[in-house]
Amino acid sequence: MAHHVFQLPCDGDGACMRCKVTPPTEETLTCSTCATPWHVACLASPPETLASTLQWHCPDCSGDPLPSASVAIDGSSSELFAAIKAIEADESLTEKEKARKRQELLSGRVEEDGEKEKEKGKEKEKESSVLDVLDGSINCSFCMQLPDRPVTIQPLEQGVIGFIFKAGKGFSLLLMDYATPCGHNFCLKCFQKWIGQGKRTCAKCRSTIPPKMASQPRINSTLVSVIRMAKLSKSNVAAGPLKVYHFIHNQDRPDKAFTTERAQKAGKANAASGKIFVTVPPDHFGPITAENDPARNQGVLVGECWEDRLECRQWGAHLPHVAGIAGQSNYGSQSVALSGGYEDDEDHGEWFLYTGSGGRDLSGNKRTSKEQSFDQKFEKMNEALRGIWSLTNRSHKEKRSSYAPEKGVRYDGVYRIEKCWRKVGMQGFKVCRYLFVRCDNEPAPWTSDEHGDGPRPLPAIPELKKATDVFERKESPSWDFDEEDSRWKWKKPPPPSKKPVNAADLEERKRARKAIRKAHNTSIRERLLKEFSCQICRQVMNLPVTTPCAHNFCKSCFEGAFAGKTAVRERNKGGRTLRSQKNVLNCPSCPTDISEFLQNLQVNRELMDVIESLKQKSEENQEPAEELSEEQINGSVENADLDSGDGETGKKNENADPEGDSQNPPLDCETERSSKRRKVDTAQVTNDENDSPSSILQMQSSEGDIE
DNA sequence: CAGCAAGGTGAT
DNA sequence: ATCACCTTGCTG
Repeated sequence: MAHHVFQLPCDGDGACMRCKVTPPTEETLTCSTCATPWHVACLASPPETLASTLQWHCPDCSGDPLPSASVAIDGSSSELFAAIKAIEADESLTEKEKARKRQELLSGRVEEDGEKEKEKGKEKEKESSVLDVLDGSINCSFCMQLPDRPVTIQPLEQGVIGFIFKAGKGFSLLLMDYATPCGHNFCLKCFQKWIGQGKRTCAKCRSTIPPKMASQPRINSTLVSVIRMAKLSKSNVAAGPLKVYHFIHNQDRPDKAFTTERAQKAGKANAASGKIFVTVPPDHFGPITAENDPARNQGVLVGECWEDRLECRQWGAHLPHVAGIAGQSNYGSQSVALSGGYEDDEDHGEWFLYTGSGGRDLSGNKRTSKEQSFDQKFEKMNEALRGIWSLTNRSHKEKRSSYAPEKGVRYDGVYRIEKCWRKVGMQGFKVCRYLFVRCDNEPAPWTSDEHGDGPRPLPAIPELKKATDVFERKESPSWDFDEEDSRWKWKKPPPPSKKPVNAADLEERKRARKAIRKAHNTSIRERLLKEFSCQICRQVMNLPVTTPCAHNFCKSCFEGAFAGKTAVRERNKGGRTLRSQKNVLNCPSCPTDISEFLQNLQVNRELMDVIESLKQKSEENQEPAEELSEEQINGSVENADLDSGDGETGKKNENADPEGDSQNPPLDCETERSSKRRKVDTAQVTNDENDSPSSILQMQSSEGDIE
């Protein structure tokens, strides 16, 4: 702890901020959380094993000292440096090859030598041109890497300036400072570090950082998606299709949504909630899969957004439309919502500290009280959360967090509760506390990673020292990482539902399940290009524009979608308000209001470059189309038919066996099939990757986990 | 069936 | 930004 103060990373120029020298690449380690480079020689406790360099977390991210488990001293850090020196000394290697080997070593991907690898190296050089397009132009100004959880110092929108000028002259001078278009990018961590040192100017160009950005940086989802796309295209392995999360607009809301008279007058707050579109029971644990989604046949995907809690409810991600915790005290909790309502909360994205409910006097139908007036106890929902089924879907609408969506509610994936305890909260009363750690097979909406979570060490929680009533999971978790498959899955069946899906739903499900058997014999190249398809015309984007909510369209399609609409509506005729209102123009794919973005439409240069470079590559390099074999196609269809008997597509039945009575085989069969499929399947079938538990698992009896 | 609950709205 | 005034669904 004491030496924490003296631990510093390398600065923007690559110089160690502690010893001031600029270490060669091989003497630096890059944090796998914040992507900041650190000078190994200046680390108080460098990783000791090759394996631990794979998932190395810097002192800032891991909480220093490192968890004891990873600090087994066996002298292999010297082994690591010996290996690096050997690479340096190898005269048969070019500088580029050396760099690659060093990187492989540090990232843990050590490959065999030989011709094969040389070939690979050549390929990689070609592919890297795609990422090179991005390199430099959007790198973090501190660590010089592609930014992790990118934040961008953005120029003020013109509309905003206008508004404030109107509001008062006093602001105009202030605005001149902030209005400098800077646009430089940083990793969230790097940026926070900079701010933490009291800096308020851009590290690169010295523009003033707007105070709002300094205190509350928001992740730039546009960049997140550009980087992830570039990585996917670079890896040249279809790591699954780019997900298109199609927002179901309100016109699709069933009549039931606005039933009462007042609801029609005054809006949703007073409406009955609409139809639930998914066929999961209210006490369903775990992700919602394609088979529970007859309407869209894709399940609830990580990153999916809804306008509000009522709509989120309709997709089954979080059923209570006000409460933050869904669950039953004697059973467990299915989901939580983050919204910044409790000031003790702490959000770190992949893990967060959650506060229980209660402790407030809400009598008299108050909804505004944030005052705590008594202690929270492990009862009701707090007890539910403490329950044995510490697996939780996280929907997210947090005001204070950098990880929150710009607007609306977002599904962020599966989290596991690792510990809970009580402590005295900021308001002086006891609160229940929960440590949630992400464990989803899909990358979080804020990372540009191609892959989901791996198992990670628990973060250090200083407040645990003062905690009381600490509870930890005693048995092995039901939802856990399978090393063989490299993915999360149910190791033990989830709890059975008490409320089964009714028969009508089953019928509906069958009707809705029209086979989506499409020919899968598109070339990698074509599939990659499909990653970059416009969400309106479904063709490869021409002049791509990326909305602030990270959806992509051709410029012309996008403009076409708003043809004839203006940003200002004259007056609300039938409504009660007489104010002239701003016309809300929603993104075609989600509820975000993009009217300001529309007024200053910019082509996404980075994305366009990536597309161009891909197109060029595919022309140059007439690679033969890699096709699915008949066997593979037939195999999956056959299995589907066997499983459900209704001509199901393969994907929905990876681990499903809804009508069957076999107990375990679905899980075991699933892995081979899906991993094979993942390599060859791509964009056309957009709703892949439903690796989650199926209904059969819920129907199985589950003893053992219940206390 | 009472009593919560991390909501939503237009008005100030 | 904050407020008052509502709503609904769910748990116990």
